[in-house]
Amino acid sequence: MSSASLTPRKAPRQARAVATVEAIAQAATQLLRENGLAAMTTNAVAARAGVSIGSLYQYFPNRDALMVELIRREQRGHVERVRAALVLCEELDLEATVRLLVRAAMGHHRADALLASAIDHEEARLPVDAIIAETLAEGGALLMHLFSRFRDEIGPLDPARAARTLPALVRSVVDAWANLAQSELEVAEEEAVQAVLGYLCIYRRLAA
Amino acid sequence: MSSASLTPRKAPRQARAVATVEAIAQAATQLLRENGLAAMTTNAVAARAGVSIGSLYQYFPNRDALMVELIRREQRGHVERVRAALVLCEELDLEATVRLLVRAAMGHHRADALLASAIDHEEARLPVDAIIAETLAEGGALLMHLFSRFRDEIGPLDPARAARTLPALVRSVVDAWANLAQSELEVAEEEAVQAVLGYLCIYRRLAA
Amino acid sequence: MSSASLTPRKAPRQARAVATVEAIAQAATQLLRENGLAAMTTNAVAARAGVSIGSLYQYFPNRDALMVELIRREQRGHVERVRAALVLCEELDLEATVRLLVRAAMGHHRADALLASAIDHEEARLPVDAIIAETLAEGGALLMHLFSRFRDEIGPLDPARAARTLPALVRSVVDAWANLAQSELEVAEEEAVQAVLGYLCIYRRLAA
Amino acid sequence: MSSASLTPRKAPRQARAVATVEAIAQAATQLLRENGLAAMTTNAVAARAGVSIGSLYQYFPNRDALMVELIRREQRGHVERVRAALVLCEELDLEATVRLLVRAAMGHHRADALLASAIDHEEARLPVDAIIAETLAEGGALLMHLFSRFRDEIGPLDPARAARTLPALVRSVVDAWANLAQSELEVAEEEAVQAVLGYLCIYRRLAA
DNA sequence: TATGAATGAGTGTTCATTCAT
DNA sequence: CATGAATGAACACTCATTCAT
Repeated sequence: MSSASLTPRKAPRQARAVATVEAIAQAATQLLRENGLAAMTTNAVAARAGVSIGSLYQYFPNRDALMVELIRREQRGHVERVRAALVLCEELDLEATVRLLVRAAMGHHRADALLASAIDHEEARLPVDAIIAETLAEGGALLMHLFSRFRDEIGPLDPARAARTLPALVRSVVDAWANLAQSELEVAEEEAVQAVLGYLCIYRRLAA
Repeated sequence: MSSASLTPRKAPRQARAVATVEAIAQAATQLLRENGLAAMTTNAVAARAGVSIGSLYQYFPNRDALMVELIRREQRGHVERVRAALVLCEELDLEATVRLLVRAAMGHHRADALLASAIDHEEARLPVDAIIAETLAEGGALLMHLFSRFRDEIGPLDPARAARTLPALVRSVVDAWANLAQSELEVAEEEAVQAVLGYLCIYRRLAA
Repeated sequence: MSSASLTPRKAPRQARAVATVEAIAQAATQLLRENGLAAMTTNAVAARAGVSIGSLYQYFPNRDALMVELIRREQRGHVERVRAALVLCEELDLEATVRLLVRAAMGHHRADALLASAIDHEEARLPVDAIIAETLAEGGALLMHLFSRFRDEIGPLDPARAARTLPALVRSVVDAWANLAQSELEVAEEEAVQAVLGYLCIYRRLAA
Repeated sequence: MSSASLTPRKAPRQARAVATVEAIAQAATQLLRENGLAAMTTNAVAARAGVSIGSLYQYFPNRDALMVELIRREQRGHVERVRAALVLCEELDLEATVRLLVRAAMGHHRADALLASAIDHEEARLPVDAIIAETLAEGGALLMHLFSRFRDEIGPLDPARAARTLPALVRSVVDAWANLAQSELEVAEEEAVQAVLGYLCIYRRLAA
């Protein structure tokens, strides 16, 4: 439909340029979080970032290209957060590990419902399959490593499938229980953990 | 923020007025499905519905009010679809029942990723808590009735929790596998069924 | 410019029709008083009057025709108010008479700044010269009668001129001191009386 | 009611920006003068000014803000015109001075009835008390200086009152006689001069 | 006659994008 | 390279007016 490129117009070479791109991405994320898609106008982003609108267009050929960059960063953030969590739980058992991963996801999504659903909608609209595929590949690798530790407890799983299903599962449960009072967050965590453990079929093996 | 009402401006009294409101809602849904939030402009909706823009504003005081009506219809649709499916599977066992419910959800969501995420984002932005609460209550009642049939096979569940968690769970898995080739739809169905059955702890009882 | 007639579409013959026209004029005046020109939409007038928009257009061919009717009523009201006041002050001396007339004008204009300026602006825009000429003629006759009572105290005046100048003079002073606290209304009255008496040259004769 | 700011959105920094703002204000005044409030649409203003509608909104956050700017200019214009006239009549006697001031006001108002009543109506609707107060203060100072020259001829006056009453008085008389044929303009001038001199009580002193 | 659903040109306003400086 | 003034298509929404019922 639109023939305009969605890739950044040029890679920032100088340090100052890197900082500019960083400021733009940060500003866009803030605006998205605070007031949703409608608030992320290119002029507002430039103003919040402290750069001129002209500069923004130096680095991003159009609004969608900026959006794609945000999606890229969000995806990378997901992977890194999981990678970090996995380091922390190398000694833990399966349930504790799952609980820790769920808690990490919750900490990120709670009160960010607007940002999350905004990015979701733009993911559905923009051609970002390649970016998501990359995330899935990296996530799959991480999960494969994790599953190998618990291969005796969980059912027979296809890591490629699980890498796609599990994050969605966690996110949806967290979202569904999102804007709750602090006192009920434990319920959300419990539900998510139960869903994940259930999906992992830990009881099926026991039953066999 | 905005003090404008989000309730319909007036109820259609004459028959042709009912048809007008219906056409508007249909047109809005179509546009959302085809090109996302940005395509659902009030003028485009009126044009697609074959009515004048003035007529749209006779019944909806603003764009958000129309959006709220779409959310209301979507929620009601979810409930009715589940209610219908439950009638069809009164004789089936648990796994078959779950599979049928999942299939119903898939039929609706496949290729509707844009519509779904659009409505999601607007739900996060608009004050529709009351509408969602009503859906949860009705859905909870339906599930409670369903669970009673399988009380010997599933783990101990809080129906109020399950009414919130289960639909989110199905939807997210379906969404995550949404824009796939026909050949892989079976995978999506398999994943969703496994997630639901896992959440329902059917294997835990076997293990006991 | 616009060739549409500004005269009422038809004289109301039945009693019910008279009541309808009356209700419409009342409603329009209320809306003008409350929120100015922008609030006097034909639909709002019909709703406030409790008649359908179709009925409004039965009696007034367009919005300007309604506006002209309001101007006509306002002008007639001015004349009648002066006529009534003159009856009350047949025994009073000049200054007391002027004060009474000023007070009548003030009672009418205070807190009606929006209505007054709205009608003013429409008078400037619409072809209502004939209506205003009629008012001036009637007002001139009244003043001539009044002046004859005080012919020994006031300077040589052309009643035709005075009929145009004096009302404007009173109104402007009242307007200029309009939205004042109750405590300062006396000041406004004093200023208006002084202006009128000054214009009437009562001191010139004394000086002669 | 409306919380939107009525102050200019940003001060023009570059020279061409100053020209843009000036062109917008000029165009708005022209349209008001020619066809009244209804003609002063933002799009018409931009077109007449020869700038894009976007440029108008760079400098004025909304239509009312532009209107406020026009009121500000009108008020400032009144003051400056009086100030200029006062310089010209430093040698003249009281009646000649008044006549000159009245003539200045007439030159401005004649054939501008639409502009004047439009601004009047908007002054009644918009929160411009501060602007008007400033005008009154400056005008009062000018009058005080003028009165001191004629303190022996005029009655005892409160300059603060006179600063409010006198301009209103002149304006209303001029307005009342506004759309007259050239031949009758002398009448209007005569009436206004008589009203002002009368208000100033010049004959009262003679009578004492 | 009275009704009110329907109309659509026209309003105020926004915002992605360009380009002269 | 950076700036920010300028652009104008497109948006949400209004309202005088018509006309089938």
